[in-house]
Amino acid sequence: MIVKALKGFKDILPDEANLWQDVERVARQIFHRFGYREIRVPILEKTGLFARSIGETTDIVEKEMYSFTDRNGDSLTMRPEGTAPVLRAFIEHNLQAERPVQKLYTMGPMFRHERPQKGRLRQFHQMSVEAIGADQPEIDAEIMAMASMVISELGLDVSLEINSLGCPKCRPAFNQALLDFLAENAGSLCPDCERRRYKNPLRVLDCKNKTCQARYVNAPSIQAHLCPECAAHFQAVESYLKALDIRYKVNPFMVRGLDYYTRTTFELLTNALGAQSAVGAGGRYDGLIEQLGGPALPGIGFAMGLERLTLLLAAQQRKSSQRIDIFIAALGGAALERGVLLAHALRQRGVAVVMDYAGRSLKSQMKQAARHDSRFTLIIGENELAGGQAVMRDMESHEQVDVILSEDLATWSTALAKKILA
RNA sequence: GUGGGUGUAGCUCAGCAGGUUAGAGCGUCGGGUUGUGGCCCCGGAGGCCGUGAGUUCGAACCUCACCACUCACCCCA
Repeated sequence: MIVKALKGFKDILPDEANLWQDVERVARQIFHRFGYREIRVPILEKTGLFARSIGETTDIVEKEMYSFTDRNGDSLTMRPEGTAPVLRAFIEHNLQAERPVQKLYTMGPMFRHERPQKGRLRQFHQMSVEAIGADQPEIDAEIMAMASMVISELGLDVSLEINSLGCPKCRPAFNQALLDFLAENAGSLCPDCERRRYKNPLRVLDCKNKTCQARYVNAPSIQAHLCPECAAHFQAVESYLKALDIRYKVNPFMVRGLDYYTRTTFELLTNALGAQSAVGAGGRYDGLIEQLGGPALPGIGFAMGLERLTLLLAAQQRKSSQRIDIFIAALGGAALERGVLLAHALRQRGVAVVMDYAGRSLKSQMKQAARHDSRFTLIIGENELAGGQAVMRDMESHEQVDVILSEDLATWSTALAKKILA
């Protein structure tokens, strides 16, 4: 083996890919129910897009981006998250002119140069959802309802935590209060918090260190500093969540890693993923579109991690396989040739057909049929073929019936396809 | 970027205090059934024992370095 996959980059093998398809299918259906439409955007963007949206001093921008200089000198970056490219596309194509509220989703790979661990990779995949143009609390509740619907229809159980980060009107006062509090407690904080104090004060509230946690019990609460508008908004979101019977917990210590969030933020959490707890997260970003040079429109969105979702499904032994309809087991040259024609005609009519061309024993072919989880096996033997017949075996009931191999291939295959696909 | 753990067959792992031809289960291929899968029985293929150096009469096993994977910190989906 000369070349192996890069660190943090993983192959998704067929068995696992089936599980991914299940997740994607369920998600797409639900997004559709809420009126979200797919948008597909590039993986590569100008570096400035992410620097401006995510925040210059975030870990992502400072040290985790896959950035490089293009041949013409532009600094390009493989997207570390999905919101910025979607908003860029929204602005670039004036999508606000098309309808008052744009509900979009996209899915695909994201890239962050981190040290890999359970549920964390350098190339990972997200389903990312954005609702642009609405600032009503109803849309906040709706988007959380949608996220939890995906989770519950996947048969998973995670908890929803919410918070409000305020707006440019009320956050500065809270920030100041927090800074003052941290200054008073300087010296008794853990080294990490000491560092966060300057870089991202909000983050200290999320510290896992026990002594810090004990100390922060008395820290100023963002909830207490919300301006009347933000407080009202948050209250409305809460009451809708209750009305929709969506269980949640307010976590005043919850902060998000990206700078652009305002007001409502939320996380879908589990404790079944090792150190990783979030399977999905998001929030409101009311100033972001304008900040990126677009119209002054509010927005809210969230992302779910495909690896984390499939990890949770796999943890509960969830399996998914792709079964075929018919395996054609041919015995002998003439049967093989006939089988090729039958298989093609059936496939043209929507039937999933597999056969083996190597002239293996019937036993071996039966095993292959079982491995493909085939519903039927059509056994074409030399004796039957001479009499214009074959044997159709139902792999579950073990019932076998003779079938006539009509010379009229089209009529024959149409009839059989109709029966199989019924 | 910082720590811990682990590297033996395609997969999961044994390998007793260093001793000759390195094992099991699963999978795979073939046979038992001139033409019938998931159970059973028999057999075959498949290993630079992560890489390199060292200690030793002798190393999968001990030492060191490197590499890879993995878990955790940090951060996040």
